[in-house]
Amino acid sequence: MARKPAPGTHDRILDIAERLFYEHGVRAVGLQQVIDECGCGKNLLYREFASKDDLVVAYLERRGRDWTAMVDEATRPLAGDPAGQLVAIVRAAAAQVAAAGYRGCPFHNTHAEFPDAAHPAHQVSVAHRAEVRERLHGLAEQAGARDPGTLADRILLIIDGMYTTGAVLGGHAAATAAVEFAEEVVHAATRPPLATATART
Amino acid sequence: MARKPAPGTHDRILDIAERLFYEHGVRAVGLQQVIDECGCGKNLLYREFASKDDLVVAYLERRGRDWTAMVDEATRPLAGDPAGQLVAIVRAAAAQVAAAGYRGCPFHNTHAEFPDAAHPAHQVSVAHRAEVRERLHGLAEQAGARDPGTLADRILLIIDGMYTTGAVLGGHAAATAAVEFAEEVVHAATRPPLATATART
DNA sequence: GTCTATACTAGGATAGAC
DNA sequence: GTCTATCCTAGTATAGAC
Repeated sequence: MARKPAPGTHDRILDIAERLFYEHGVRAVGLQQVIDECGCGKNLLYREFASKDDLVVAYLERRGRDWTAMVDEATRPLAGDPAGQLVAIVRAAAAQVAAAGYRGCPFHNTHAEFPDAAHPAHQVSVAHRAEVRERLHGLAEQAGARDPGTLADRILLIIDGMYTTGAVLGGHAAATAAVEFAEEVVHAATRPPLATATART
Repeated sequence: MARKPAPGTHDRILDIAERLFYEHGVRAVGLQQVIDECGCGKNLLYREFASKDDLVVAYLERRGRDWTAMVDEATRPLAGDPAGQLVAIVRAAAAQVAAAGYRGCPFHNTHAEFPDAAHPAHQVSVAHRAEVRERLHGLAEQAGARDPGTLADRILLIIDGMYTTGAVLGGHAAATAAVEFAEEVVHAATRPPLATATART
């Protein structure tokens, strides 16, 4: 929009906002706090982000891009193995949960803070979750699951459950339990029913 | 605590606060809004609840009692069938998720709104989840699961995932998927390994 | 011109006094 | 119940440094 006066300003504000929003919750953080930590003037923040809502949306969108990049990286070595990719996604998510300072899924946290469906942050959260489900569904189809929709739903259930349980009761146990669970579920859903071996590969 | 000035006052305030907190989020609701909808005076509210935090804690504690009562009712007809009770708990939770106006687990929502571990509402949320896990663990043991801890973790994962997915993407589909999932998981974890049938009743 | 910093408005919050 | 005190919020406008 505006010609960049200082190149790193936008990102620096976003870095600080992301950390504060994630750590303390969006509503708990005032823009003054962002400005104080950033050391920039109020004027500059409002030039880069027209309102707090804009800043929150930018925070979530960047988190969404990070998620996509993480999944791309986790699944790239497993091209041609969609079942393995499903497990790899859960494993990548589990690594987030087990990391220090984990505080839950930013999309779900923000969704909880803005229940009003008309709020832009709410809409970004919903869109992200739909995108995740879409991706899982595609992989489940490629993996030849008997019921791709059910497999995708179950993986999503495991991921969401892990994010939640990890946030509240601590990350490490929930993460390892979820990965093992996902391995079994993917295996059960993609191997041939029992006797009638409809072999793939 | 205080001698009841009017017997229904405490509950009436709590009823309204519960509805507003759950519908709009705790931070989004001001005490003035509670007072307006209640029709009571401000001093009355402050006599019943010394602070907003107290009111939030009371809201969560009542939700916790409601949850326990719901689980008691769902499991009572299945005395002596702990495996069935585990599924019944998921089924009861699924009924909540599928109900109109569902907006996620109040404990998880509040946990997301108050990340500070020192906040009383945060602590109530954590305690409730620990209690749920404890209960599931006890049932998994009674059911003779090969690994009760894993079974309890998985059921908790399914419930938490259902609560989350149901809140964001809509309740009905997530609820039915979760119940089927739980049935299979409980069955797989409690039936004899394969050939060595260590029969229980 | 670009930035920081401050003053200001208008409103809503908790809390308490009366 | 009303009224007040104190504080914090988003957002805008202005003052002044470099």
